Amino acid sequence: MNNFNMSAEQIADRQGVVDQSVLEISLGFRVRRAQLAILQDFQDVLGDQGIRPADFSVLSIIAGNSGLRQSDVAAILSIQRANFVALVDGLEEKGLIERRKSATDRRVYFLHMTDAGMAFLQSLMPKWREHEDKFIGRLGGYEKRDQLIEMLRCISD
Amino acid sequence: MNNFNMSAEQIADRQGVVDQSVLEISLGFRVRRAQLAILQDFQDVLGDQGIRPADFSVLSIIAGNSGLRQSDVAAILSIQRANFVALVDGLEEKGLIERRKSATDRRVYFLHMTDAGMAFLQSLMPKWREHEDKFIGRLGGYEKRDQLIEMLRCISD
DNA sequence: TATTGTTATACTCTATAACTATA
DNA sequence: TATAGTTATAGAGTATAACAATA
Repeated sequence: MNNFNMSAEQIADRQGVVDQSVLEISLGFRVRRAQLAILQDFQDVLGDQGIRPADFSVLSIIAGNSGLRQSDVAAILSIQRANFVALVDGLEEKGLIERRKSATDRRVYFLHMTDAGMAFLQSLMPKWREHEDKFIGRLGGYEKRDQLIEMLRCISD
Repeated sequence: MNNFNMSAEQIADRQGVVDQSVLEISLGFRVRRAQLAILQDFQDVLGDQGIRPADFSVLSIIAGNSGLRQSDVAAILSIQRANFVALVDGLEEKGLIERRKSATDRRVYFLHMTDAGMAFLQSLMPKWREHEDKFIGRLGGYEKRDQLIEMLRCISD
């Protein structure tokens, strides 16, 4: 490769000339980039299981808290009720969770894991940990991870 | 409010019973939440300027690097060429940037800021800094911001 | 009147294939 | 044959309004 075949970006990168100074110190930009990198890896590692990040988060919440109301799970995950319906539909059609009518308030559905759902979530965990560990490794260990989580919590709270 | 009116979530929150243990230490989940919080604030603070985060990032790159090729700017920002066309169209229609044909390779467009675009970007900066400063404040200062940026870079590199 | 779950809808962001004009 | 820009399209994710059933 010679200079004639190099794009402006390549020349600039080699010479350190591309000025990204504003973006490089932008929390919005860097958080977005990190989010995209993690999303990409999630899809690479867990995509063939037919599961998306939102699905995983719903299963995690229900597995740890059997019988929450549908709208409460949505609220915990900051998903709008309207958008949560199709998500719950999908997990229910796969037999991973089930809706149970409330006996005292007939508007309400309680969400429960099925045995199959619990087994499926368990089967996902090794891959999921591998996925998370990849980034913990890049950070330099669990202590760094905890520091990062704490900072991210400051941002979203 | 009494217990009878409280949702399962509210009861659980008050009693500290909602188990989010897996998600709370999930980098994917916490980064996503932070990204959504920052995006929301960007829209609140800068949305009435008719500018989205991607627009701002493009203007920042071109302002600091006049004459990069269209496809290079897309690559720098990890935006697919195909999706970048409409973005550039929008900024050009607003008169903020302009495409200039390469004299030596007629397939290529170089991207340049217009005077109006430069003035517009300048006018955005106070609001943008206010937006970023909000989160720097939550983190506890610029040093914390730098620590966070460094960690986020580990994740996306 | 207010709330839960739901439908419909729209808008953004992202991903892929294929076209055109150039090289 | 390969590349830059483009078009078309499809899939996610997100946001709002409005409805039926129920409180």
